[in-house]
Amino acid sequence: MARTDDRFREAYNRLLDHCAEQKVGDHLPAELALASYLDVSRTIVRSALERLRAERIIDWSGRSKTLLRLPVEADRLPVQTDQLSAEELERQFLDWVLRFDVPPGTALNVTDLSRKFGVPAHGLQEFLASLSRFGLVQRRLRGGWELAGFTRDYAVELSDFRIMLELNAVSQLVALPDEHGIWPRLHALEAAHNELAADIDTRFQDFSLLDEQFHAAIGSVVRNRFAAEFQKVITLIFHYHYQWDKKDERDRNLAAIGEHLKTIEALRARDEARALKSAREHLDTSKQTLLSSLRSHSLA
Amino acid sequence: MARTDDRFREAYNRLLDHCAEQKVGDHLPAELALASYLDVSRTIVRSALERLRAERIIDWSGRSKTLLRLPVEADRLPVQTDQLSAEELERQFLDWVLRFDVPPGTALNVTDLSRKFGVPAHGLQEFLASLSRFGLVQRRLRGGWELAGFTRDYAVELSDFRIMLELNAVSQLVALPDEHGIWPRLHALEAAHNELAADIDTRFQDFSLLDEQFHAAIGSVVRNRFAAEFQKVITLIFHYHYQWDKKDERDRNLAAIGEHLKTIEALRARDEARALKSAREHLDTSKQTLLSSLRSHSLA
DNA sequence: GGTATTGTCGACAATTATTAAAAACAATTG
DNA sequence: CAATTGTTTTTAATAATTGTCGACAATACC
Repeated sequence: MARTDDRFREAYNRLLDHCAEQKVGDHLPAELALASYLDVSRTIVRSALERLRAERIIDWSGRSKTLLRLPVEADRLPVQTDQLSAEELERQFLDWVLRFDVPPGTALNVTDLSRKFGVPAHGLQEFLASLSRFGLVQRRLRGGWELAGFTRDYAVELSDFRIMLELNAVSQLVALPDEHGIWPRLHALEAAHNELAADIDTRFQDFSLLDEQFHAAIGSVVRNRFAAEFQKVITLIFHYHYQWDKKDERDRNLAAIGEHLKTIEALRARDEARALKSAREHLDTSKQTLLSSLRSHSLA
Repeated sequence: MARTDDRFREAYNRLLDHCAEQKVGDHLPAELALASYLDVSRTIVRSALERLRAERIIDWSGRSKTLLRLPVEADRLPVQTDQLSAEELERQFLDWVLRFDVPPGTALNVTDLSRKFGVPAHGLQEFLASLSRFGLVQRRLRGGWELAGFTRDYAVELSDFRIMLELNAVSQLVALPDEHGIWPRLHALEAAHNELAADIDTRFQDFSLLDEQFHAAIGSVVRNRFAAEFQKVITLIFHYHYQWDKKDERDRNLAAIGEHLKTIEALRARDEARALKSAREHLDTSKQTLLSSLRSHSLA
């Protein structure tokens, strides 16, 4: 079979459901009406009717479609639709790359990966092509793909880009009006940071999540599809590396909390210069953490 | 045939060339040696040898490969390799979209486009997938692609992103040492701008190219793959729209030259604040031009 | 016997072919 | 003549095929 007939199967089953609500001898609506009801093309409706006739559930000739018997459970067609969405695939792929420390230059096997992630090879190809815009993967000279990141250069450039994006967000944030939803959100974040700081010895590992929320909040004020697209990838990468580098984790996180709080304070005071300075310091620290995390994984 | 055998054909021809330099009765090197010489796998070498034998150019049995006759021109296999590169495809695609004013929401026909651009449908699919990261195209609900940009929103966000990228570049530029190659480049640009300004009445249409060079020069100081990737697309889009909007073209260009010159002057004076201010003014103008160009094409 | 070379096979990716689905158009019925 | 059905064309998703590569086993030569 060339392409899956899931669409047909689902429509057929729903058509059975419709039949089940009728009485024997009743007539079914016109093809076009059924098509619109099932949200499907007439071609599928006709295939389904054909099948209903073959199963002797209806009598069909010309415009008359008469119900001969009520459908039973056994009439239903099996249908499996546990397909991964594009978003889910992206998360899983990065998860795989980062968690298993796939080294730069590794050849990516489309057939193998499509099995691993349970998506058609086609979809994976497409996904890799889209990732190539981020320089994460690239085509090999004679066909196939290879993992390009995360080299040291990549990490540096990614961090720099992140810094630029986020400082831009900070600048926009301080100019927002009092009614904007960001202010209560920052207030809540401030409280959460203070709570975590008080419990730092036992809960220092919760910081990773808080860090994500903090940066997401700042990024959220920028309504820009390009920035948003990048932020998704950046967030994932930093998130993983943060969790890796276990050295001095408690102290690092405590220091980062302090930097966050300073930034939040400056933001709430609408002090752009101070907010930028504070944010830049934090982002620079973050960049260094990413780099040292790479060194310790000897990927650099 | 499933995939092209261009690789075989080219190798075969080069093998003929090699044979032409030998004498009848000479022996050819081992398969592996030939493979390395032709930069090709042994499989191809063996296919080529097979063909040489079929053409009675060599006698081949086991390890002995004896030249029976010198090859002639007619022995060569025809090979066509006028394939579009990925870069070329990108340029052509954007060219098509922008030049023919393809409206947002248009369904993109992969079969049709692959014919139009002379690339295998596969390659086009991949290209569209990569463009989807820029939000220029998106998948349709039930398969296929559609053109998403250039709506007004898209243009606004693209412009904003461009402004961010370029102001960042300006900040980095003023911090560069005297020995950096950017300074003579700026000097040359300044001269070119002055020349054009003097001749504005006759040469005002040359400004589009100069504008491109100006922004490319500023962008070139940022060594960042992400920024570079975006700049490519941004440059193309702005370039086209600039050429479209014919209203007040001379005056607009003259004004832009003035803005460029002010920016160059500030840059060369290492005055970051002034350079940023001047650059921002110019970029804002540019944004407005793009928007009004959209309006006049009634795509907004 | 050891090394260079060749024969064979499996894996993968690029391309073609096939199929499901949609949409357009023509024919027909009430 | 308007609603409905029959037919054909077009398109995208998937399967199948083929070219290419690399690895390993077998063989020939020293």
